[in-house]
Amino acid sequence: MGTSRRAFLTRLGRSKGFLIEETYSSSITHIVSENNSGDEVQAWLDNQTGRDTSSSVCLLDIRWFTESMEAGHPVTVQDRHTLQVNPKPNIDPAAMLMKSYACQRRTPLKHHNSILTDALEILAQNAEYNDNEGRSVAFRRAASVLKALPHRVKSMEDLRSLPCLGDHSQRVIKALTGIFGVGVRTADRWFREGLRSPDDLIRTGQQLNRAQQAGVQYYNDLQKPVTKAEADVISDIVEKAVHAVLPGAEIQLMGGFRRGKEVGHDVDFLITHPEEGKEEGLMPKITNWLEEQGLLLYQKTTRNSYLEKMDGPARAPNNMDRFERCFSIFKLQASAESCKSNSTTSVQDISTGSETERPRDQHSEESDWRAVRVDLVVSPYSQFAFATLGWTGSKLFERELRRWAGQEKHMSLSSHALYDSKQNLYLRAKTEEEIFAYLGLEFIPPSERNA
DNA sequence: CGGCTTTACG
DNA sequence: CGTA
DNA sequence: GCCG
Repeated sequence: MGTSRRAFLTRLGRSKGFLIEETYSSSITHIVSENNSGDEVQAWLDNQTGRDTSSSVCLLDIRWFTESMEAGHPVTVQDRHTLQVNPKPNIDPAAMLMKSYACQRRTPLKHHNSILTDALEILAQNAEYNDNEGRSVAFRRAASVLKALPHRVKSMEDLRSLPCLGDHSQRVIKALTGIFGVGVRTADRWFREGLRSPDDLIRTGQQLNRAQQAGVQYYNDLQKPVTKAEADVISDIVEKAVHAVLPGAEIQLMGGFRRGKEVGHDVDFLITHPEEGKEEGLMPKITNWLEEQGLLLYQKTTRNSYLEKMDGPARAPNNMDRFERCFSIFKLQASAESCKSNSTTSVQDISTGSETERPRDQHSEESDWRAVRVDLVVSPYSQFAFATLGWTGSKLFERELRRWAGQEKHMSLSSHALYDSKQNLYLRAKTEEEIFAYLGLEFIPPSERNA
């Protein structure tokens, strides 16, 4: 800043008891600048110190100074006060101790920042894929630093002075997209809202919706594969629940497990009743039962009054309606069969709410349960075949089925119905085989749909 | 060079 | 927009 | 990135 401006601010500061020097020395703790980038100030500092700048000096914006003047004392340094410097910024006692080389520090297997390290390692893999070993190793170093932290990262301060954490833009995006309830758009938006580093992203953790909170809260568990054994345990539970509220109902295990997979990321169930209409309103009864048993950690039930279009694909003959779903997170007890490796910590988190909450659900090492994503779908009997076909997957198989239907057969397939655009009518089916037949396709059993 | 599955809910 |  |  200009000489006179500096002189004025220096006088002001000293009058309030601040110790202000004109030149740099080792006793300096804060450096304030106006209209300079962090890099510029860092470069200047490098010159003053002859390159060695592992010093713990705060590089601050004039805003910190003015706020301190107003307060009459040095205010706590916050994010908005600090100047961003690429490799090695400012304070943070804990992080200040972080050594640059992984071989200089201890790195446990289980740590407190899986959300961030997972994201970074995905980027590392990406870079590796693109034949960029240099970029890849940089990401891995950054992830490793976070693994070595004694606490979860929960604020700007936590990351600012860590080594190896430079350019985070894309990491922020990827870091968030792995969370249940957070898609690319939200991650991207958070990024554009001024997020330059993962710590910023955590600051935004403030406005998580219910799904996102659950996604963060159970992040570790939800990242773990679900085994077939666990799916079978859940099957028994769901069956018990359904039969308790509606005897005669039928339950099918869907998704990857129906295709023969040994692990999955969630468990899907399709529920119906041979007597059309009996299934109406079934979902709330099921979830109520489950909740009474304390088996649900999260749930969002949606009713689907499936209205076929009058024009587009023309309206159907009768009212084939009611299609209920529930996106849930089960609390699965680690019974003898399903507990293989000891369940690990599952509450991970970036500070979800404002600083108000803390442990919330101290689901730590000793936990005897894990969280599992479970989808329940109730289908009217008349749509059961379509729902079965639709919920068996794989995702690509479904897309290909529908692409075939549209392009080769001029039909529209969904998990509710098959519409023939030429004859202008909905085709009824009781079995998957019939649907394949309508489509002019050889029947392919679930175990062969792993496209 | 356009299209790339589907479609409603909250 | 995010869920399947 | 591939197909029509």
